[in-house]
Amino acid sequence: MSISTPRDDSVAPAPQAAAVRYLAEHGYEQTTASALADAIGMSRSTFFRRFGSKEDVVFSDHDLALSRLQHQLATTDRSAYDSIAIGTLEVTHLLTRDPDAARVRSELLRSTPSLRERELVITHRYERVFADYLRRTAEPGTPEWAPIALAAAIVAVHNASLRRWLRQNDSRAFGLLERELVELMGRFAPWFGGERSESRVIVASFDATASPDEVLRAVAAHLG
Amino acid sequence: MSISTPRDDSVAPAPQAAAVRYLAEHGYEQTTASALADAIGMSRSTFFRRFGSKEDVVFSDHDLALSRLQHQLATTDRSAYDSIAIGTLEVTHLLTRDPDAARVRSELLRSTPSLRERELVITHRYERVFADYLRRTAEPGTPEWAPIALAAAIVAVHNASLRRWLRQNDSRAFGLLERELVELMGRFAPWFGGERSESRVIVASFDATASPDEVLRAVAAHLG
DNA sequence: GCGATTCTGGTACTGAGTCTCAGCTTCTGT
DNA sequence: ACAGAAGCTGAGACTCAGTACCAGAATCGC
Repeated sequence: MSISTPRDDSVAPAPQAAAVRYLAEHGYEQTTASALADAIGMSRSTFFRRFGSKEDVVFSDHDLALSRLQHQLATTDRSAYDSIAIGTLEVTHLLTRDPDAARVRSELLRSTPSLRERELVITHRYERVFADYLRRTAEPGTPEWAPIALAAAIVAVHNASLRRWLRQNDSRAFGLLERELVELMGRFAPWFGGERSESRVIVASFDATASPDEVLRAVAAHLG
Repeated sequence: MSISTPRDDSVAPAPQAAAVRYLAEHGYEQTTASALADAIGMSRSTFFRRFGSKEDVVFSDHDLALSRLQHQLATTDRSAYDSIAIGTLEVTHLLTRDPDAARVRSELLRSTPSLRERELVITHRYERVFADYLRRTAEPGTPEWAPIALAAAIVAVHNASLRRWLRQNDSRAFGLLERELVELMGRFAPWFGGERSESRVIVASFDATASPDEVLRAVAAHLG
């Protein structure tokens, strides 16, 4: 420790990111809280005060993402379709803003079962936020289970997309995610807006001499 | 301790159930592992050997339910609709076999946030089992995200149903659950079997003098 | 410059979970 | 019936996460 800390030339790295990196390199279970605190330049006491626990330091990003999402859904006046898509993509963006850090964290999760379990708990908060939003904005007559089911499905698809992105760093993954979400929500139309082509109506007129076969063929052609 | 344990007149209660009961009465956080082990008549060492942890003792039922479900889905030759419905209902049945115990455990969960978080982890195993099954049995051409989304939705609906049953001990809840599941899966038809009435076809024949209004009314009547 | 507040580091403590050892029961072969 | 093997149990020591408390340093407001 230098006296009076003259000036850090290197910008102090976010201690959270440094912690994740250290854990990924040395192994989560193998690293004691003291060692981790030392590694990122603070005392054990301060570490727990700041991050709460060894697990939480890995997921502190989600706090921000979640509150952004919550705020965005509370104040938007767009359709449920757009709000969900935009909110989801913004969260994804935030979590992959630094691709390098995202990859390190993913590696850490991959090698640590207990952290993957913790991740489930975290992502479930998103599920609740979505379910609340969907319940609020659902059409009258929407059954009680629909927002719950759709919210769970949205989060699951989102997670699958994130994992896909981590496997193959393909920026098209986000466009794909958006299409998947739209198609998913379409399955639950018309409860949350969106047109569901539940009943297509074909009105065909034939003269009275048309044979049943002719009618059938004409209708079949329309159905593709 | 009596010498040579002459004979238990009362059938020894399942230590797991006794543990849950004790925890519910005395508070989860307030109960140390030693006290709990004492309460159910074993040493601290044996307690950890048998149950693994204080948390797991609460959820040990799920191990059985999960393996039953897995086996059932692996060997069934029914439609996905029926298999999912039957499997889900069997799990529900197993978990509510002893309504009294189910209620005690629910009360324990209600008053213990950390256990609710643990529950999320447990139920996620069901999600994986369902997703695997759905992926295996999906029609060719089903998008990758569909089994994931549907599995998440199924588990979410199932959980909501279980909570509903706990709130108001209404045995009709199970019939309701079954209808909800069928309707949910119908939303994902035709990927996992089941007919989706995506296009209803109405063929109406009118004589050539019919006015457009007459045609419209007749068709509208059919659409209800 | 100076109290008040906040932040930090150090130490002691509780309690979960692991490990090892010694004794006891149960099973097995003879 | 007996000896030995294998498994189960209880006891104690140990590691480590997380909490509580206290004393000193830094920072803020004036």
